[in-house]
Amino acid sequence: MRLSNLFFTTLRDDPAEAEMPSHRLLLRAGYVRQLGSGIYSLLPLGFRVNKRVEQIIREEMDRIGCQEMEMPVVHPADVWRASGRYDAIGPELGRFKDRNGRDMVLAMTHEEVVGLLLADIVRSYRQLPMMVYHFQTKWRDEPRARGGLIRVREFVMKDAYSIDRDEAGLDASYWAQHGAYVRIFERLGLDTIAVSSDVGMMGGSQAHEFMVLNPAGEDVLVLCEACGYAANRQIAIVPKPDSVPEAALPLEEVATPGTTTIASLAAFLGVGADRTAKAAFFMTGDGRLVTAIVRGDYDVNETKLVNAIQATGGMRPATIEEIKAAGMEPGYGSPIGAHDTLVVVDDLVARSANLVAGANREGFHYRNVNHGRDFTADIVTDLTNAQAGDRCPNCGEPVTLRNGIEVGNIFKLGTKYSDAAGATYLGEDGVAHKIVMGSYGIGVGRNVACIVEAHHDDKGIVWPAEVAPYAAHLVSIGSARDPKVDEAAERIHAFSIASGREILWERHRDC
RNA sequence: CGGGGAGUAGCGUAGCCUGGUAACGCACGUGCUUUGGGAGCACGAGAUCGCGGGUUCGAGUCCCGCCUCCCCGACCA
Repeated sequence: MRLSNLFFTTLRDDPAEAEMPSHRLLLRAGYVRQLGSGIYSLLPLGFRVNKRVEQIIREEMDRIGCQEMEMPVVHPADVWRASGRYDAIGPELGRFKDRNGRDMVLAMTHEEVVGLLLADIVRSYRQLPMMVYHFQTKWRDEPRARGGLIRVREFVMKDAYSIDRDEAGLDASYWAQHGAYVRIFERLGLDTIAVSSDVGMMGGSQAHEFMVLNPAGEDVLVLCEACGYAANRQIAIVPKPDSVPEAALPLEEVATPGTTTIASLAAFLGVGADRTAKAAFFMTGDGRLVTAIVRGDYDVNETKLVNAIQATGGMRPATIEEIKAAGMEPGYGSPIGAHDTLVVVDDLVARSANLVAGANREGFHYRNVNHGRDFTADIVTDLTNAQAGDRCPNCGEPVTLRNGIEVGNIFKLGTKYSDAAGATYLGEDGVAHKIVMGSYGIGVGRNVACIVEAHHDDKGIVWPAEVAPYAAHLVSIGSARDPKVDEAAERIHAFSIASGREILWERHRDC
């Protein structure tokens, strides 16, 4: 390719909207251009890198016997209704009507379609196991796009699906994908950590996320250097301190003006935050007000909360009006005297005596609040976020917290989608069995961005050779004085094309 | 959706407070010169100042409404 013909331009200055190195550099070097929030065009350079990343993924998928195919971007809504996700997923699912008024969906992923294909194609245990994958554009109307290519609304994803007879087969497929992922990220030049993760909207029994450590990462990872324990904080369960046994003291109301935060409350009363109970309020998509109680020195882990209450349609912070309607006072709130709310209490609070909690009256708290006596929980469970220095659940050493970007994930789905599609196979025993599925995703563009994050210096991007858009940058100078320069450059250029690994030729004609 | 910030030429910005029909750097075009390390000089093209409305003789500047984008949070495979 001649540089003079390349469809791109470079920018001398950093675009004002770009903050992360990958965003800045991909814009400045002419790899991508933004069309809207979270929507990008890949210019030829960016597209070439994308294709090389795809090719690496393709080779490793093919290596484990995963078969490439392609599924549609637009699905009839009924397909998603059948699995329950049409209603379970909030506004991030793109919905529209076709010309005949039929509800349609812009696919976020393809479990439903695979399920339907299985119902059509799989008859006998003799066909299993199988794995399929495709590269396809996904639309996810994220609440907020950010970080250039890191979190976008439209993106190409490699999603693979394993199709097995049973759990044992799924386990084998799962670890085959795991191995492929390790090879893929190694070839991409990405240092990844596989962490145990929440199954989220996918449903299922086990999942890992492949994470790249990055300060701008949206996930918090709980890591143990001593034993290698690694989990997403969303699901990490770490031991909490033992509560000191003490006799319950009489409930006592105390004036605490202007103490709407735990820090100010603890300072005002001269007690540690660990002697307080914190209330957080949420409204579920199915209209339930949830009051979550954790000790004051911990934060509510919303993933654990959502899972504990089995919220459908998501969960959002409750409004002040909603909290008051249940008889509670924001800033001074507690379940004491509350009504019409689901109370979920962290296990540490449940076994801690004589805490300070809100009196549901502005400017007042209670001392000596005790679970079971002063309020009751609908659910008691682990509700807190792991904190730096907490003990590793595996070996007891202190854990560290790091931010990470999810570059890939693997899920054991189970039978949810095959059930929804009515997909079964006949076993050796001659009776119908459920098909067991797994799903495995890698965001191509996000990986490109992460490669830049990991491979750049103060002068620009330094691509790992395997993903570089061109094998080399040839600069020919002096052709005005000696035509042999052009001849030699032409020859090298032509050879690069013939060899299948093209170079970028920059011809300085004026010297 | 909550908090913060920003929309002026392709990119980065100034001008806005103290209304008088747009400026600077880079990039771009032409010419000349130069050239063993991302050239210099000269000339030049390029902007309905995010959109709509209002105030005013006059609005990039003041007022109202809206849209878009970025950052933090919420949220998120």
